[in-house]
Amino acid sequence: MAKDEDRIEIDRNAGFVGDYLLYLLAAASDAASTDFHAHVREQGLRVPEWRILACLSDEDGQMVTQLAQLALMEQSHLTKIIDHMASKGLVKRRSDERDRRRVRVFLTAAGRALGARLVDEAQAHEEEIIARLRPGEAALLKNALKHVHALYRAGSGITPAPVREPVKLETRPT
Amino acid sequence: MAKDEDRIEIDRNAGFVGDYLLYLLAAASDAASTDFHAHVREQGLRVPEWRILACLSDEDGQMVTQLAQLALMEQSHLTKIIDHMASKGLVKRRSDERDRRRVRVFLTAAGRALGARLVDEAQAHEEEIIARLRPGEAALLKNALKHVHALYRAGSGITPAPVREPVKLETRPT
DNA sequence: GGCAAAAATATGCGAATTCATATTATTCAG
DNA sequence: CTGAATAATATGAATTCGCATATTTTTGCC
Repeated sequence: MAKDEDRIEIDRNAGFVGDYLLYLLAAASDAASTDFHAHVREQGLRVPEWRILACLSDEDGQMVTQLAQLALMEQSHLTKIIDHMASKGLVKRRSDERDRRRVRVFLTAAGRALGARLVDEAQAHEEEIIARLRPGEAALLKNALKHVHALYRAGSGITPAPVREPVKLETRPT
Repeated sequence: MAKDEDRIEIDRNAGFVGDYLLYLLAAASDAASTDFHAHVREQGLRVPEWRILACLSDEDGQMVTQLAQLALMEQSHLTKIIDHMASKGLVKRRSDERDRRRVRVFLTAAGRALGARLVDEAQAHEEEIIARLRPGEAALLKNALKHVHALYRAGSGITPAPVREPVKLETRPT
């Protein structure tokens, strides 16, 4: 398979990417989630559906927009996911009494049961991860992640690094 | 806008999700990246294209599969992104001399220039984030992220929490 | 050397996701 | 109380993405 000169050792600490915070966040998130996401799919759920189950298990009857922000997805996408989950009998919609523009999403009995089960499994899985870290490392990590998350919520008015002239590079229109 | 009873304060530390490691990773990654990703798109690049530019800036001439893994995306998807970047004159393909199954991707002059610029800007942006954290917090965070990433690379043979019977919930076929 | 198996990339198609906008309901100014 | 402005959700088209598989090249065994 791999011949000698192929072992181009990719030293992740050498270049820019391997020590770039945004890369490390994305890569760690991706790597740590892969296993459990596979498990979720084996249960017949898509990952976004699992996220919604989890959020509703925490607090039932949330609004669509609220849920979308919490579950890190777009509103219009969530609408479609709710359609799908409703057709599977996991959730049902009920429009808010006070403000009928709003749609509140509630777990069905089946949704609540599945959600509770998966939350349990997620916690067990989390324990396994934490067990592999150094003592106290998980707590530090979670704190720092909460800190970053809190700093960069929507609408902090923070702008990225100074922007020079946008560049037109398209050979053909995208 | 928001009436009184609407301020359903979502206490993220109350339920499961707000302290779940995989959620915190995804949420922090998402939140921290939003600004810079917007900047990237203003430059006429898609986020995956930026990731490839960054990876190639670190090490030019990487293989497609290598790059895909590094940039956290699927091989077939990367192939299409490379098509697009090539049509914009940012990269070019060259098949490996020793093994002509392999395609090595190289930056063009324009690609190298744009990559260098964006890497600079990314580093400046990273500094801004780090400046908002407590002293030393970023180093701890990066270390922990590297640790998690290292533990959960593809093929560690780790299985998620014990799996009970898969559940069929579809009302209609997906 | 020739052939089966494996590796690296590309391709086609279907599913997932986003974007712009329509629809419905509420608020608020006058 | 009427209409303009805003808010919440839904809808449809377009894009992006992922899975299965085809294609090309290399490897290894006989």
